[in-house]
Amino acid sequence: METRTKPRPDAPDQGASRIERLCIEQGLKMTGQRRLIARVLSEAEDHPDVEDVYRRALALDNKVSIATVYRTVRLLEEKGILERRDFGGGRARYDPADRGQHHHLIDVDTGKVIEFADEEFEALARAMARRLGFSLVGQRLELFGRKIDPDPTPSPAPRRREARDA
Amino acid sequence: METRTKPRPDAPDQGASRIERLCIEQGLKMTGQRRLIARVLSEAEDHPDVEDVYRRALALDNKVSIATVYRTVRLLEEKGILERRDFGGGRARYDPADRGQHHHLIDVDTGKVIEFADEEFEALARAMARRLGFSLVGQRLELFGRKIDPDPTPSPAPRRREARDA
DNA sequence: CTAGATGCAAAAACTTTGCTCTCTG
DNA sequence: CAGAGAGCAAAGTTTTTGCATCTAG
Repeated sequence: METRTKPRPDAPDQGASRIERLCIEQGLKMTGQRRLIARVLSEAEDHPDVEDVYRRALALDNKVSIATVYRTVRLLEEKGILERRDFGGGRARYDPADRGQHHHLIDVDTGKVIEFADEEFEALARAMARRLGFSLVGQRLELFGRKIDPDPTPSPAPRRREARDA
Repeated sequence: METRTKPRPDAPDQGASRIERLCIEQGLKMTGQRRLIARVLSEAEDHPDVEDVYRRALALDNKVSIATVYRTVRLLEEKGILERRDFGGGRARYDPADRGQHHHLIDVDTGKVIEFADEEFEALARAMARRLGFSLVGQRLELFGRKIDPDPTPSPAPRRREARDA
């Protein structure tokens, strides 16, 4: 198992962003707003919710409405460019699908999310599905853990509503 | 791996339901409404959302408000009696925790949810967490699959919002 | 040019809460 | 009997939508 190498951020705003290229491949009409949202998503190294995407987009260029962000992430999800996640907290989070198959370990004390991949798990998942009579078309694995602590510090009070991203 | 043996439904409405007993163990004040909700949850073999619980409770006894259902499932979740799940669809689903550790395979064509357990996976999950420097305190595994079909029938149109429980 | 995109504000969907009255322990 | 719980309706959040107006291809 190796922790994932994150895709290096795109070269500073020249040319199409990583996600924009995927949109074009899918034959999507590229408006200014879509390009903007694509760029925000390409540069994100966390798992932003719609609000996050909206705020970051506005920070780059004040020309997008929240409704468009909702419509766009939904479209990108349908095209397989984004994956919707739910780490609790009531909002959907989004994760670019081109980062490759990976899973999440959520630190229950801090809410931090760590991504990782594991070939042994991939194989096991396929095997489990097959044993139930299915072929695997997708999967979702989240581990919740507590740091094995070399330096025991009083842990902060637990949140009521699960993880908040790093 | 064995598909889980579901807990047999409680003997027809005599005495405390399975979930009610857990509530009592936790020292919860047992009102008529809580008993009713506990019974609905004890008898459920699927993963009802709040609406489902509410409707089923009303069907048994017309004496509960939706607000109480929300408050109760939240309470039971905090007490560790229920687990909140999200299979997509925008609503939280609930799963009695006393069924033991298990996972879900969602049939992407029908939305049916199959539960299963797998010891090999449990071990692997612990190992993955340890390798990242964490001790495992919880986990969530969902597989999405398509039936390996001995009789190819045109599949129904896919839903927009993921799984609907069986 | 025209199908599809956007903005805005209204509405829908889901969940929580304030307050008063009720009931369990 | 006191403190916790229930009901109801109002308010909060998050997400979707109708419609008039733009715009990429």
